[in-house]
Amino acid sequence: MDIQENKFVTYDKGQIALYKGDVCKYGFFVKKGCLKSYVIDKSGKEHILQFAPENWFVSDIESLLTGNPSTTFIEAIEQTEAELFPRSYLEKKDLMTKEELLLQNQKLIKNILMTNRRLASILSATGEERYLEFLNIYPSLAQRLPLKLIASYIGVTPEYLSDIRKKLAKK
Amino acid sequence: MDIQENKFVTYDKGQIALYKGDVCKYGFFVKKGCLKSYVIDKSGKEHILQFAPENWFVSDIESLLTGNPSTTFIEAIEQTEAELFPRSYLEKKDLMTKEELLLQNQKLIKNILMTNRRLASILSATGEERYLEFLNIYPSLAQRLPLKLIASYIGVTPEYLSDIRKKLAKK
DNA sequence: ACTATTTCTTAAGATATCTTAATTTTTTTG
DNA sequence: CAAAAAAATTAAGATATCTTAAGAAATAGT
Repeated sequence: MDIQENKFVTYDKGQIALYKGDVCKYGFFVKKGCLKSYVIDKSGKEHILQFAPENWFVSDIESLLTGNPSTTFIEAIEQTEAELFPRSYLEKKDLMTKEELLLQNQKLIKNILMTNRRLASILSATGEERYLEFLNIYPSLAQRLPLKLIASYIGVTPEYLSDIRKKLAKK
Repeated sequence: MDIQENKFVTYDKGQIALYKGDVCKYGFFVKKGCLKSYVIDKSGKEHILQFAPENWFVSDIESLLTGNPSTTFIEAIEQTEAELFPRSYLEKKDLMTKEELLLQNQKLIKNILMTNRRLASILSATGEERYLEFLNIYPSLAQRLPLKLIASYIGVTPEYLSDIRKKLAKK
């Protein structure tokens, strides 16, 4: 039985679902298309924290749960359809069954695993190694996304990723 | 009411509580002292994922929950006393009350926030900026820990952090 | 199909950060 | 307290990665 009905929204490619500074009112569960969450640094460069293709969840969790202004942007990379989970949904845990809570628990743990793996990678691997890891872990995303976005995700400039590709091609 | 009794263990400075490759049988809740979790890269260099001073929890969560060999080491930075939470404790969620589950969820969310913040920082900030952030976020750890470990945590070499400090001192 | 826009590639020079190695300072230990 | 071990500093040269800029290729819009 559903706790409550959630809204569905469609975003055009390039449309921004959450602006930095706004309070994040929803978690976004992607049904179709792909969202990205990112920060913009002092010099105006974009750094992608997460891709959310089909069946992935993305949000500015801190903002969503605390009501603080969000520190990230969320934007549609492609035409995207998403289900919106409002804060009230996530807050009303008394309305959640234990099973739902456990499920949420599992998802949080998976999130932690992935982020930790990525942190370890970015601390200890070179750009080339991180690119190869990305190809391994997200083969379908690697084909679907433009180089520019992959570069931002693995933490190198597009020009440098282009170099990396050239080097790899020679091998 | 306690679900079960957990063991307490004392580690000497430098003693390893979890070896990479072993299955992680416990979560470590630090009562006194400080643990660190870290990975070792191909060239033998250590990269610190987390510090766990008093009242912090550290583990190789993936290994703990799945039984896979752990990818990280956990080691005592100082003489440390820790409470061991065995896998069985964390698995028996059916024995947990809803409140305990909620609390665990909150902790997981906090963990995600911190890791995400760190990821954003390492993707977008220079070594110097990350050092200043560290001083801001963990002023007491900054005094307590040797430069070497802080360098590893923020992702620079000790020599370079030494340079950074010198530059900052001049300002 | 054509033009405009975005993305990708290439290359050269610049910079942050690393490596190595030697020296000094601090901490630990017998 | 002295000796040994560990940590921190310094400096010079090396390297990964970035910046800028321009041209080529691909994609999207009319």
